Amino acid sequence: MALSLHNTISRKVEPFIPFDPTGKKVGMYCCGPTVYDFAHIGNFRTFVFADLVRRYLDFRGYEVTHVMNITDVEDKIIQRVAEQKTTLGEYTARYQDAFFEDLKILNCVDPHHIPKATDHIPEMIDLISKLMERGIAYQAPDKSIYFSIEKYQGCGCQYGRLVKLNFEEMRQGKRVSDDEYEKESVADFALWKTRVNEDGEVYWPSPWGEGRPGWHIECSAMSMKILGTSFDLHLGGEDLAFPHHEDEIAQSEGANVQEEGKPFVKYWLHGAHLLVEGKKMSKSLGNFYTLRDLLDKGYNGHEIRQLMISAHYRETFNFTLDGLAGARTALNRINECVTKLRGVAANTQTDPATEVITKFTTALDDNLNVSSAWGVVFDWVRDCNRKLADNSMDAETAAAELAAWELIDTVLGVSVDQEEAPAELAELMKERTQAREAKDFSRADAIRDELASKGWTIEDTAEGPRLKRL
RNA sequence: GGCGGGGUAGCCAAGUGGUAAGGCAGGGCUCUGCAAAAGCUCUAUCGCCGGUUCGAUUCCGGCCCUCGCCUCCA
Repeated sequence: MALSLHNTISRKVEPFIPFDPTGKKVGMYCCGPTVYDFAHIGNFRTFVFADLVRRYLDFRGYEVTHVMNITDVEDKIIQRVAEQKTTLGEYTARYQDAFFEDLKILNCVDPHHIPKATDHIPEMIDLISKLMERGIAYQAPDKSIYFSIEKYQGCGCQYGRLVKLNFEEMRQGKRVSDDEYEKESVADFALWKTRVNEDGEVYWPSPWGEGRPGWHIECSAMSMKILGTSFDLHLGGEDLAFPHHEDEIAQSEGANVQEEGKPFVKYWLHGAHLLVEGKKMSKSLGNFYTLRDLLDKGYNGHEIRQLMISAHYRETFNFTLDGLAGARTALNRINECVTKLRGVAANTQTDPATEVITKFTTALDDNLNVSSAWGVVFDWVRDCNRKLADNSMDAETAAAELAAWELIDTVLGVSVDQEEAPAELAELMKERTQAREAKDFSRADAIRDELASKGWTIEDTAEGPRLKRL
């Protein structure tokens, strides 16, 4: 068995075979955030999905180079910088910092490279120059540089591979007549936007005059700089397939920098969007959540992460607060089981149990069938609990199962170590034990209440009482 | 209109040509001073109509509903 992934470009699930002849090295690029505001949980679904891919590739033994960009120059940002009379760097830093804090809370592994658009203006100019040289890009009367779809197609390239488009229909659209673009053709997109008054101090020099990059060019320039002109995986939200990714392909392949016969990107993966309580997130519906909103409701990052990766990435996922409560319970169940396994395993060290790992791997190899993988995990939890309940779990087995879980959790990233209770609470617990031995149950219950008020509870187990976070 | 996802128990969600994983919620039981945890157990004619087949939720055709994209968008 080997890993298969759905490739948007072929619309099929294909065996994953990296460019690297040894099949080890994998280049992966994920379109990161545009830092014009706080990211919402819908954005994070995509980033958690990318993190799952990254972690699974690591788990499968690939040597992954994971790149996630930061788009820190773009229309909305420029507009807000002007409104708030701040600088670009100051404005974007705030949202960028918040974004990485949130990623950490969601237990996402850091990408190896996090390039920023504003740090790669020369690379973009270089790429645009190549397109100009080939005659695929042109300067419009307004001085902006546009990508010519027609010229691109004239070079034998195909435009519209990720999404089937009907240009005839599009031409008849209302939007066309309303637009004041100076482009030669509506489908053309901006590579370099010439400086206008509203841009304020946000501009860079270029061979075509002062201005700033168009929206798509940064991803082409940065991904190829770091991963090479052809790389294995490119991911993003489904809405990015068109026009963003389509245009990335056009720019990158239009520059003709790839080796003969090699595409810009081999596998395109797109994550579906999130609905909240069955509806598209919107502020007026009151179902618009940032990660902070959910943390304020008392949920933690692991719970939110679990819910986000409980369903397949290619399907629209309905995010609900009920679901989040369910994720908490489900996760607690796993953590309970793991804690018990730790207790039985004590310090025994051994290799991971193979059965659960094999099943888990089989599930995820099939285009990241994470629902099925969770099924494997919960079946495993029940099996372990059964053995723990009837005392047929010896230290060796427990250690093996534990090691297996730890390996699985390098992919899922949801496990939390049980919190150690403060000493004074442990004292209270001892007092309760004494009260119970003296059959002073009212005192015992009073201590239980006192602990509960501090957020802890006592569980009487076969090995004696233990303190647990409520 | 074009293109692409979906419709499986109260909710979320896998899956298969031979009557359907898992999670949450709910009911019953065991265990427990109480509780928790855990275990056992109960809860689905798989959107509708045809067709193919010994047999379809799974394949084919049609229909209905729903969501997304069609140059702001994860």
